[in-house]
Amino acid sequence: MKAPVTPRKRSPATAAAAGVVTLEMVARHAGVSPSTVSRILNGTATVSAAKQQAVDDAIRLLGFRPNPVARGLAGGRTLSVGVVTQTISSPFYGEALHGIEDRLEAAGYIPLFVSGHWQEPEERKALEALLSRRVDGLIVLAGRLPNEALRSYAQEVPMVVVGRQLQGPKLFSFGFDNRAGALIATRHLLECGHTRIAYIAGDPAHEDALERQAGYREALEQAGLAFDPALVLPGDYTEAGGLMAVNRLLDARQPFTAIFAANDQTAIGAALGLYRRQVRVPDDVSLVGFDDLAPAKFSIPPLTTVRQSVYELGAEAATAMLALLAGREPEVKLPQPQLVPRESTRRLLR
Amino acid sequence: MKAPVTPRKRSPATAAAAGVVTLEMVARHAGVSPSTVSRILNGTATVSAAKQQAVDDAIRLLGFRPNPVARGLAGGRTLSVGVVTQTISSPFYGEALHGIEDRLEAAGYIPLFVSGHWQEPEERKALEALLSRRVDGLIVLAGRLPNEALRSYAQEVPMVVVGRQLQGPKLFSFGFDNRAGALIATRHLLECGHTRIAYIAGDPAHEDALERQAGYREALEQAGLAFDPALVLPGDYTEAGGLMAVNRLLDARQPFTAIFAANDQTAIGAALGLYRRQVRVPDDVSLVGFDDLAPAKFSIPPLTTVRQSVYELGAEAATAMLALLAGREPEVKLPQPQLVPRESTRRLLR
DNA sequence: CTGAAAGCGCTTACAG
DNA sequence: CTGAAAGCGCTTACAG
Repeated sequence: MKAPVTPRKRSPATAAAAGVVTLEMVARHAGVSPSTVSRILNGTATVSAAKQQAVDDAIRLLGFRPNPVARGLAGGRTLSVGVVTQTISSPFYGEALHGIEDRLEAAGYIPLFVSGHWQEPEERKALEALLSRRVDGLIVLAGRLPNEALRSYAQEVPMVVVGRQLQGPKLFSFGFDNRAGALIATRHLLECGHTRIAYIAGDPAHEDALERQAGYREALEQAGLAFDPALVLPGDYTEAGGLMAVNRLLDARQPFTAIFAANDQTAIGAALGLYRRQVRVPDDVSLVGFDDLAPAKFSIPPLTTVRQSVYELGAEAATAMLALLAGREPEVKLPQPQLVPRESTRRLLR
Repeated sequence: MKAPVTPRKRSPATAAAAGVVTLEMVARHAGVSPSTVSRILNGTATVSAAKQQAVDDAIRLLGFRPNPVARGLAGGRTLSVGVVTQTISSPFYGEALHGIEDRLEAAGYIPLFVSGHWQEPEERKALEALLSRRVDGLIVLAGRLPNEALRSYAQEVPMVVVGRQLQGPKLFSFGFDNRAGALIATRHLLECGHTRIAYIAGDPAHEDALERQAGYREALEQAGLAFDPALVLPGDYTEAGGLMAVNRLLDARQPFTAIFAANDQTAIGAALGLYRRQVRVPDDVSLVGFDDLAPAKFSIPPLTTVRQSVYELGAEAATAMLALLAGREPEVKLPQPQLVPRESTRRLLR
């Protein structure tokens, strides 16, 4: 025979102790069962107007905020989505995260940002950490993890991948039309009369870097110009890379009148390199970037570039995630890349 | 008499169903009770070597990862700390967040970033959202919330505030020595022989903006120079603000040979303004910024500025939070601001 | 040193 | 339409 056990309240961490209002208190106050309150909260059932009212009042009166942690445990949802980014502090990712945050928050979800720093092991750790937090979904921005790895994670949780090509049941991917953007940039230079157009590449580990290069080449060939490997310099999407590439180009004594850089950061580094060697932009050489991030507008001279709304990219990724979560098919409509003519390019006079 | 109830397993969201390993499975596998596993996990009790071993093995074998959501509910901790930032996408905050993330992650905590966008209501919403997520602590980066509001939130949860002066039981605050930094910057200009030094201010809503201005003024006065309000232009910490300030300054026909801008972004905007008006940096005017964020190094010309390790700032904020969480007194040692001489300043020749 | 049991604040099949 | 009850995966007073 069991002795009757006196129930005990734990002192620490108890919601009531911390002055927090629980769903149970709301129920008592409204004279209904907790189940009913829960249903009203989740819109899970239609409830008589009277109870609806009573519960609404109680919620307002007590200032009840449902505890997402408990919801997560009980319902298997956490209303959080994990975001694997590469560096929070780069302007590119910063804007994307901003878009993700805005859109997710509007839907009551909270993003958990974790950086992978372009290291496969770190990305893996990040994903694991996020999964152990029981995120409802995962947004992956580029990165170095093999597609296979992503695909297998996608079996555990809905996933949207930005900047790669992946298909699957609860797996959605999309990205900018990098080829189109590069076409536009290169054509702009061609239309200005340039024919010796150098290209400073992005990090070849990124798909988008390859696509941009393909667009550059395509534009050249469409214009009947031979693709000249001597005019293609390696880069890594950083300013330092752009600077170094320009030095190399100048040292090689290859004639050129324009440079298309794989991203704005590269272009800005290139501009500094040119400045140091006394070559003037745009008088001596025209320069085009890619992305149109904040710094482009205030570089000297202001940089002609291709606008990609990175903010929109993030926002659309979040929207796609929300669709997946709701069991719908995501639809993404990203604005087409656009040329933003500023002062770093000009018509070739010679 | 109650009828015996057959227990039922819910199909969805059940850990076991999702192939997830639970603590209970570990316990069974190791032949001990769940309590013991929990204690081992938390280092809460000393356990016999044999059981310790058995549990360790089981954890490894099954690949057990404790569920933070359940831990949060049961133990009142979530191993997460909320971070209220202003804009994730600014270079300043981006670096700070990076520092926070690195340090927190190393301690097993995850940061939840929410932006306030410099709007008091949004900041309040952000804080509420974070609290309802039961974060273990709160890091607040600047913002517009009144000190009183912060202080009252600090009663619910440990808090560290960056860039303000606040004291309290579980409340710690610290920030850069902005006055010292501004002193250094201004002195550098003075040492170069400049006496007509303009100052483009930061957003006056920020304490640090005021401190920087005070440092500027102090340096002037220490040098026996009169503070001239005509040389102080309003700004807002953005490039656009810097550009506008320079235009105003030039239009006012106030003679000046140097500019100290309240932050790098302002300086970069100012540089563009000068470039547009054909005034050369540093030949005609010397220019100094503040912060030494990434763009400063590649601006044209590379910007002389004051180095503040924003990354360190974030990392130290996280460390302080960790101390608070462990019941220790935080100690913060931020590196002193340092002048980073580059190419935007030079000795006055005239 | 260790286990059984209650509890964290919700959600949701069951059973009216 | 609505309630009682079980369960989510842990932690932690209690009681040896």
